[in-house]
Amino acid sequence: MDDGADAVFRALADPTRRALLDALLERDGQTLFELCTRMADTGVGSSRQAISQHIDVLAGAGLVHVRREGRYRLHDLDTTPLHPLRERWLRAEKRNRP
Amino acid sequence: MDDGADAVFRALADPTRRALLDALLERDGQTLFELCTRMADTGVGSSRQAISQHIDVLAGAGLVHVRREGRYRLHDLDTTPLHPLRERWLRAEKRNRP
DNA sequence: TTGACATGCAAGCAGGCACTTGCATATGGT
DNA sequence: ACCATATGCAAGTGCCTGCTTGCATGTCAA
Repeated sequence: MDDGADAVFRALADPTRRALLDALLERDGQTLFELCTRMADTGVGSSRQAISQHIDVLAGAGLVHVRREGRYRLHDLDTTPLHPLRERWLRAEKRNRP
Repeated sequence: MDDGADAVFRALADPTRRALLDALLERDGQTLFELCTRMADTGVGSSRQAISQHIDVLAGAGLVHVRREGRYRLHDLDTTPLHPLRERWLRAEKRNRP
């Protein structure tokens, strides 16, 4: 009943991780340092390792995909794990309507 | 930027709390014992106090409203805190379209 | 090659969170 | 009044999680 959804919900539970999703929503292919500086700018400051670990959690939930390019690690947002959750907890009256 | 949304996301992070929302989605006005037995039936077994504390978290996030009736405590589901979150993290290309 | 840049890995620490334990309160039926 | 039911409250415990620390690896430019 709670397959990968648990990882997604736990990933969304942290404000730093949500800020990372916000940052990646604006532009894909950002590098780790890029995300670190952006976090520091928006007030959600954390160390590089902390952010790296947060990204690991997001990647484990399938929300972020990581690809390597040279010495850089680029990150892409993937919101497909969120789609099945958008329609959860909608009242039955409102659900089955054309 | 992260007002009450933080409480909502943290509330959704726990599988027992999500199961409680599922239970309340089927029928409003369930009592605490009713929810406890239902949790035990669906395999998400926890003690009464544990479930009570989970409901406190859900109520703190505004997802559940509590009303008293006699010696019973009745619970109602409120999904309105979820509505602003449903449209979050949608790509900009898909967002502003009539 | 050398050095600077960008990232990886792993152990340790502290706070939070889920859960329990034990007892107190209140409502309703008889 | 009595008792069972239904819930409230608070302190204690163990684990999980976010963060740090320190060092290792890999990549590019000169």
